Amino acid sequence: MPPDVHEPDLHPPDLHQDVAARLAGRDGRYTGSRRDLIQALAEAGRPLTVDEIVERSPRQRPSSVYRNLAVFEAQGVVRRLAGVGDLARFELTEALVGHHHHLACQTCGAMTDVQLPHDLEVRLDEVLTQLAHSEGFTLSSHELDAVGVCQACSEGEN
Amino acid sequence: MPPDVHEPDLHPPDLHQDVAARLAGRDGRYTGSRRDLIQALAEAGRPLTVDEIVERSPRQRPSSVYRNLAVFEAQGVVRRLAGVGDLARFELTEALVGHHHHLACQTCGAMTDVQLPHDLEVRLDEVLTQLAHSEGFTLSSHELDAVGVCQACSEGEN
DNA sequence: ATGAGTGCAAAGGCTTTGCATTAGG
DNA sequence: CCTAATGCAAAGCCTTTGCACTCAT
Repeated sequence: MPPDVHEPDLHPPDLHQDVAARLAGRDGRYTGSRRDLIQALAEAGRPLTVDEIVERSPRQRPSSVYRNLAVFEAQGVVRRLAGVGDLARFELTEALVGHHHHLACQTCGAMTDVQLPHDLEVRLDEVLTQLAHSEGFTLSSHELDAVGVCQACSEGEN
Repeated sequence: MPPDVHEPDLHPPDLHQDVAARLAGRDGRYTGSRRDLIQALAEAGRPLTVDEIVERSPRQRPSSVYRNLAVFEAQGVVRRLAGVGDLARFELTEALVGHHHHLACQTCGAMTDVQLPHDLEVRLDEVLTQLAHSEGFTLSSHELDAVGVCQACSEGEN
């Protein structure tokens, strides 16, 4: 049986325990604000901008959100991605929510998480590993985003 | 010889003619500065930041580079991508240089263009089209970046 | 000559940082 | 109690924009 890495548990209780544990290592406090932040990212199930996080976790100001995101990023809990638009988006790392990709709307910037069939994922990794090797790179991961127009935008003709 | 879709001509002369033609349509002038900009992107063979463009095309200031990039983007000559780091990177569109992906160094931010085997590309499109459809999206393209550590960074242990 | 293109400087917008205050453990 | 965490406001930085000048056609 192959050492399949995917599908970690992400049920809220376990998630918060996991995050708290990663923070505890280096004198980090899992405050209510930070818990709200993680909860927001977990519930969204897609990358969020700082503004979207603030909406969902109103007790912390943007500056604190940025600081907390930086802390989480350093602990491998949160990942920052550049996204299709111009604002930074953040999501829980694959260590917490598993490997996945994104479907992004080129019109409104909305994103959704999606999963690829396992065999395609494997093939991709094989090919990319080889390609990277031939360029002198050591592959560590890959990012695949499907870009298109979401239903709302194609209907509303925004 | 297989009807391989990729590999459009991008030999400097043809490239500039192509770009000039696209600009000419809507009263755009292919000035020396603009030519330098396109030349820089073509020679790099990878996405460049605005600073990198200015280094390679010193006769235009950043503000002009941004303006020209915006013009080229509107004409489908240049594409802006969010990149792995935090600064915007720009590259010639696939209409000019063909479909390709990137290999990015997570340490220094360097990027290189890479090509996937045709069959994998086809399979990817099939799967993504279907996935997008099931989410109400109309797929228009996909972006795949391999992330790793380049030779220089793994040796220098930056 | 006539309007596009460019430089310069100021404005914008997201993100980061300094400092004093609050609060978690 | 003691240090981390937070709010607020100021600073930073990349990017955009206004305006006058220059240049291509």
